[in-house]
Amino acid sequence: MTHLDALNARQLEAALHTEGPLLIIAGAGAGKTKTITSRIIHLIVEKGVPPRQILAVTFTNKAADEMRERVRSLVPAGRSLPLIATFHAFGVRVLREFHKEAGLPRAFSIWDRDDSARAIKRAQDGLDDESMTPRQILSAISHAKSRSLSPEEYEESARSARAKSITRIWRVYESSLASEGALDFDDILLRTHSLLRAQAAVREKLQKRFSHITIDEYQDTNAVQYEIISFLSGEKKNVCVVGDGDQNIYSWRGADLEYLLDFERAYPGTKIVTLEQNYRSTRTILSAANGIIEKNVRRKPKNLFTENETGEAIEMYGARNEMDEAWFVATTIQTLIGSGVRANKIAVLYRENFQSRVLEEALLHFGIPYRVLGTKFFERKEVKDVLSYVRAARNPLSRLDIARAAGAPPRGIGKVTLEKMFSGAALSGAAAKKVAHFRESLSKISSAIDTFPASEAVRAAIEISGIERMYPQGEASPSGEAGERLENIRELVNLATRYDYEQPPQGIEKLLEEAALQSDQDELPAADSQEADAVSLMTVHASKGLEFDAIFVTGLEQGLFPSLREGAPSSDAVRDPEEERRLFYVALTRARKRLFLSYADERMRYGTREHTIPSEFLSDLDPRLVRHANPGSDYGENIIT
DNA sequence: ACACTGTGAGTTTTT
DNA sequence: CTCACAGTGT
Repeated sequence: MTHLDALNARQLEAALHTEGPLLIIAGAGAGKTKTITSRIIHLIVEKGVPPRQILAVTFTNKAADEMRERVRSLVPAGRSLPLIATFHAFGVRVLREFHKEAGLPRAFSIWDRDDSARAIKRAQDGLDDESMTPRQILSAISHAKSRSLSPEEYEESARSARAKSITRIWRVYESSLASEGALDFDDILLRTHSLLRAQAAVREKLQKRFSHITIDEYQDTNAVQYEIISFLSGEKKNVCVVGDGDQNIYSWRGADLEYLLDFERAYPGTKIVTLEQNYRSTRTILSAANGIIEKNVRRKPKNLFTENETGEAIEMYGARNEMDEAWFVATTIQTLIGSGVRANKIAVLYRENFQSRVLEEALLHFGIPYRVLGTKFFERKEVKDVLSYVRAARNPLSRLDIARAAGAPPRGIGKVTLEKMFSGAALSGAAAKKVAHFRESLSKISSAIDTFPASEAVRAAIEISGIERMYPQGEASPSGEAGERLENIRELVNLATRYDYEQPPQGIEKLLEEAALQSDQDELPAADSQEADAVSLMTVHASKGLEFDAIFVTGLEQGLFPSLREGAPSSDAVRDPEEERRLFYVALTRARKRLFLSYADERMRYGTREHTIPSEFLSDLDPRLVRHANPGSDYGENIIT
């Protein structure tokens, strides 16, 4: 029973409840992941549940990776492993397996936000409406889809002129998806949902396959996901959900807290376990966090406590500008490292990605190793270019990929020729020749995919496409932008080797799936020992579920954090005014021992200096917990103008 | 067909 | 400031 030894009474109670619905309300740092992994191990080891019958669903890849790692280390050698995946990855697997029943092509493509935005723009082209950006339209559509609305239902429910034109574009967008054999992120869930609803045979098969289901971060569940779970759980209702209402920070993505609050109603006989002891943070940090979240009205009161020591005061630094702030962060980190704190136990958090830039400059200046999470490897142009060849070869319906591939590198196939190509119109002699050559390239790549291991196939795509010609190397060694792009292309081959063990087409399938669904790069590049011990920079959203000894929360200014985005009349999503506060709460509760908060009086934005006002959150902190870093002494010297 | 060049526009947060 | 894009010139 070693896997249960380390649990407290409540955690144990949760881990031992193995049959019937279970709701675990787990405060920040209360050992949520530990509890559910122990429970999974318990199911396997003590209850004799075959690992393959266990499904654990998470919302982010990071969470899935972490849970998989923990489970792997505890499952007795030789046993298979449970299926641990994000909702989207799970959906893709189901849809690939049952593509026929789902009415999808074997090798359907997945469009990321960028692909979708392009398609929206194309859809918008013929229509008059220029008042909305593709992004705005896309987010309206996405929000509607996450509520499981059809275009008709959406138009009916919104009834505005704006909704009307969105619907019109939406219909065109849907027909592009269909004709290109593609799904967007929302479709992955929607199609899984409708497959389960419409096909009893598939539904029953999956219910049988997965006897026990666990959902992590349940507070982030949206309508479609909720229904997928209830289809999967069937009669047995062996569903274990874990969540914390105070950490719901994805309502803009359609996540609805109601599903957490209503779980016991939806699943009668639910056992509820509340985990309130925090093992992560010092008393000081936890008091501050509790004080912040208590200001929210719409929440279930929770009494999160800790037996940890009081620890150090929270340090606050009011900077003159964003460079001064970055300097403060860098010098403080240097001091921390000097006093023995490992760099990889330190994280710098911010509300918006653009803030990382100055921070990077300062860290670089001090020679502090760092890594930025959220640099999306698979969204880089050169990587997408290579993959567009692979995807076009796999899915010949994909105009988007074909168009992209045709232009990288330029080969004399432009807009007009592409149109003719797609419509089957006659081509002039010269154009016909170019097109024939291009088609031949794709079919060579296609057969490489079918015969060689994944990395060989990718290498073939790179060679046949001649994509490297776009980034000519100077006399000097790989440096500058072209060199970096070539390195990324090489890195892609490297990544593909991880799937070389698969039978030929499947390795590529998996690579494409990863490319479509894996957004952060966090685990991708082989972390050599140097890189491994680095300070992490990331958005607060990206930090959810992680913990560090020392946390810096930067840019605490009105309009930035909390973000200003007043219930924009043009937006469909109803904004929850308490969400920013929850986000701040998430930021604070990442810290184990030290917490540093900072703001700048002036910040560069849109290329101009702007005066700012300290965040309202700061005045909500109990002053007894805070110590102000003296602007006159250590850091005041470092102001750059 | 495409490279170049000014213009204008825009930044949440993630699968 | 930076980036995508429309429009111009080759």
